[in-house]
Amino acid sequence: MSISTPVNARWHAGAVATSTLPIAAAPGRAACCAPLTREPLSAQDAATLARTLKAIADPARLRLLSLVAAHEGGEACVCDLVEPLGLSQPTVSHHLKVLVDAGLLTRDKRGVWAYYAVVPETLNALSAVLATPAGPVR
Amino acid sequence: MSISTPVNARWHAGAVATSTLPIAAAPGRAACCAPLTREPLSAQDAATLARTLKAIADPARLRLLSLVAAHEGGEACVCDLVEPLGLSQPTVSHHLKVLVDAGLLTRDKRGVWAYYAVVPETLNALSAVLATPAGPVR
DNA sequence: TCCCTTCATCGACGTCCGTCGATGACTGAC
DNA sequence: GTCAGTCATCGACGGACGTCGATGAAGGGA
Repeated sequence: MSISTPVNARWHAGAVATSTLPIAAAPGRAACCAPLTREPLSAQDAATLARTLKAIADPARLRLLSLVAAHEGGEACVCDLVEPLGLSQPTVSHHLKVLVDAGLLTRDKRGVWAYYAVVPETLNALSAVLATPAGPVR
Repeated sequence: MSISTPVNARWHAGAVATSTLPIAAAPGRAACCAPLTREPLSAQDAATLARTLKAIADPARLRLLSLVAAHEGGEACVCDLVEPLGLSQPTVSHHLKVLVDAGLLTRDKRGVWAYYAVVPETLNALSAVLATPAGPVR
């Protein structure tokens, strides 16, 4: 282990997501709705939002997101993440899959390695839903 | 049931939280840390953040938050929430307790009724943590 | 061609979580 | 004092979730 080749072995190219696009489980938007403190959420919107929030409501996945984002080039492969997380490789792969399915990460397979990168749009959409528009009711 | 007196029986006063203050489980800050896409999260910060996020990562609790926020005066009692949610009263009470413990709601007991109101600071703190600061890596 | 490395999937296990009905504490009106 | 109403707590049940070791698919170098 600890062969951190991919960290240095990164080649020229820009990280263009090949296969998995930000689909966010429900085909379409990721965060779904209005500021949440503005008007009552429909049952369906609440379910959609909750599914995305559940994806980041986990210590391991939060650390994965921040590790990937802070990694050089804004992307990282599984082998870069297993050690700092302190979890087994299958578990890390599992969490990464959850994040990709939620549209929070993209997966780019290059050769033997799978590179993951954050999708800022999804995070920003979540952020926008949670923000309270100035004074909600006074 | 469906005696919606408290909706109309609301008296003058401003909603001053009496007992439960925004403590957010861990005494101190609610959201805990830097923008999350800025630098790797420590294991402890991740656990703290995840605990707060788990509180809102549930359809019922998301709807509770939006129902309370959108309710007249920015506050609502349990009896106002049971029917629109379609869950039993004990379940609603349970969810409200989770939200209060996470610092997302305040509880104000007035007479027989318990009034809940959102804590915008906690939501905004969460929003700030999730937001990606312009270009994360370039 | 063979072997090593990376990574995803599978099956299993234990724990946490959402939900309910029943019950009890508490308040206010008659 | 009694009764009606609001709400929190309790105990129980079923399903979802995080974690692991084992296994297999796929790429690249010698």
